[in-house]
Amino acid sequence: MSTRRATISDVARTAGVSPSTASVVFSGKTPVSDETRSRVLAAAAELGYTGPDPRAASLRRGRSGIVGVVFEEHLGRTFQDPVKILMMDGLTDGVAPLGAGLLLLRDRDDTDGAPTLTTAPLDAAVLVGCSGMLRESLDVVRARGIPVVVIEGDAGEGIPRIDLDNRAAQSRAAAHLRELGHERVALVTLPLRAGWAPGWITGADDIDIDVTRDRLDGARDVYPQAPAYAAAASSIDEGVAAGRAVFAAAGPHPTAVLAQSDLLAAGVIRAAEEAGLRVPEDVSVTGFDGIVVDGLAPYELTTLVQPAVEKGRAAGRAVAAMLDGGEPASLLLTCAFRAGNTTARAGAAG
Amino acid sequence: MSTRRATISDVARTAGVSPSTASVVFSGKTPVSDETRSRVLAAAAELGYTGPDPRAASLRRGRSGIVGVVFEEHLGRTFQDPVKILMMDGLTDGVAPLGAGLLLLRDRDDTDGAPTLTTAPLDAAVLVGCSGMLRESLDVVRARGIPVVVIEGDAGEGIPRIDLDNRAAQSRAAAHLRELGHERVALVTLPLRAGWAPGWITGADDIDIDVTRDRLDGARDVYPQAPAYAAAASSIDEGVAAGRAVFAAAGPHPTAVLAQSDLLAAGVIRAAEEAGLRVPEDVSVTGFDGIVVDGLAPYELTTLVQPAVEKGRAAGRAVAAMLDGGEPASLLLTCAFRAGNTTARAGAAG
DNA sequence: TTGTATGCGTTATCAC
DNA sequence: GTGATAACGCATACAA
Repeated sequence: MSTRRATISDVARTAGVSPSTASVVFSGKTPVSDETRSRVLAAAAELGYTGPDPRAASLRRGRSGIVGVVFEEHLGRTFQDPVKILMMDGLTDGVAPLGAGLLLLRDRDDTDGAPTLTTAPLDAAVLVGCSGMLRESLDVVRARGIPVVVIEGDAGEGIPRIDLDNRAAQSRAAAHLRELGHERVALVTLPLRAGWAPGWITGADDIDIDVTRDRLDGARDVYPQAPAYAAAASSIDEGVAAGRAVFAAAGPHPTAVLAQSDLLAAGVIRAAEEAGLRVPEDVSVTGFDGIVVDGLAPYELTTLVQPAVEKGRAAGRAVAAMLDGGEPASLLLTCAFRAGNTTARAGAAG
Repeated sequence: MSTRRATISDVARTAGVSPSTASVVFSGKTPVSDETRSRVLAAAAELGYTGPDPRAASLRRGRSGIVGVVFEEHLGRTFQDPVKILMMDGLTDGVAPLGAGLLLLRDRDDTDGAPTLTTAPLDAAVLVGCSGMLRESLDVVRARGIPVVVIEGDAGEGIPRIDLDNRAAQSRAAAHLRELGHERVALVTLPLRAGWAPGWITGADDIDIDVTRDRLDGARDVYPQAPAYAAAASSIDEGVAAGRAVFAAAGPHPTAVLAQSDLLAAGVIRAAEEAGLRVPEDVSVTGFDGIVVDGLAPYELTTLVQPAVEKGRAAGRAVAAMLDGGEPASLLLTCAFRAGNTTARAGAAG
């Protein structure tokens, strides 16, 4: 009916108070007498006023309560990664103290009208990884004084990062295998770059993806000569494919396989069983991430547990700090080694 | 250094034009002479002005470009559901034409500062499922004139819904089994309610979750007497647990199991193998959803393929229509039966 | 405790 | 093609 939505001024007028008083009733920032409050509330009810318009409030306050999360990939792919999901969980918690929520943003601008880093009313932005395409928008955002944090990526000078000790962690798993006496070890890695077709890594391959490179380096710190097969993605199916390649390779089968993710490790275990090898008696397998792999029971992976949730929380805290005018502080999180039942002494087979 | 961020008025002044002209240069809504444009752009560059402030723009336009997506559960759980992920993908596409992005919102208000349906600057809201807790916020949102759409839930009168023909679809799968000659059939269902502990369903159980009830009804349309075991969640591990219960039950084992999700079906298949039964020779298994189950190869589930992405797209379209002043229109999407290699004629065992 | 005044930064509308 | 004007709806500093 009404030609126009009621505003706080309307409410104030109806209640016979000033707009600022009415405002205060809703924000609670200043004491108000009970009588005034109830008059205002009554007026609000009468007019169908449901509280301050968030758009106007955000202009006035200079805060929208929205933190953008930018992913490199398609959303569907992103959320197929259990680690990213955990990270999002942590991020949700991490920005809650700010009174903020997460706005999903895609890196690629292609979709016509889709909101971007530059057009959305963001208080801050969190980049997950950081591909090249982003750089220009990033400059705009920073120029505007919006805090930016990068999780596992490099967004350039002055942008705080949340990183993982991938190399050291993977190296620890490798050392564990060496202590168990393993010498013939194979590696199963994540993709070397976007669009990677699975296959053995040769010395000549460039590795575009940091995580892959760092974890590979960590394994090579202990086993410099270990052959490495790079999967097309982090999934059980790809792990099976990689495992088949590994166990089908010429010569005696490896006694241990270091996989760069738990999902890949799960696939490698399947492939081992398929090849008639028992885990861990005939072949030890390690993963990376420390997630719960659905359907893997009764195996419990020996793996590196990464603080996935904490990555998100840390990013949230970093953002909060910057919003408070604090200094950007990068953070290196560490993974914890966890022994499961998928590794055993070399030659342990009965 | 500057005490204050440059505004479009500053740019206009520096360029020697009016604010409205400068505005038009950035919005492109009105033709501007090349000379004026470049003067404005130069001024902007000089002042470090990076474009209109989205907060102010959204106040003026009355649109924020943000659509809230409200989940009943914790984010982590939500995104463990492959169907929801696909739906989110579709929703992202669906709202893109609006120039909108998705803001993740949780149903439960508990977290102190977290933004809510009522405090976030939303153009529209999409509810995924709809628990009771939501109702009050919902009234506020609707009172404000913000379009709301519900995906697979009932949010009350006048709120358009996007639904699935769960009962009919499940009934089709059951009919398929009947055609194959199966008589001893067991059902494995989704939880009956939040916090459900797995177990056999007795006649006395109330079923709070619509999907569970509808799919159960569909199965019972064909097999009224089939025993049903309700799992605690939709996962392979829970499917294994359910399958064990089913195959351990007294009497001859069922020759077919209808599971209410693909993940559960995958678990049931594992449990069958564990029990020494071959799929599909000794026991047929059907799923529901039509997702790709990682690690299930070489099995291809006989299942009902639900239009998960389309659910999201449809919701996006509905929102767009309402924003254009159109009428809310509910939609019933249908699932497609897909035969895989996990069902066979009863008694087909060699 | 309440009211007054002002501005947050933009853009729609209309006249020129 | 350009400019003047007027909101958009609110929250804060400050005065009363």
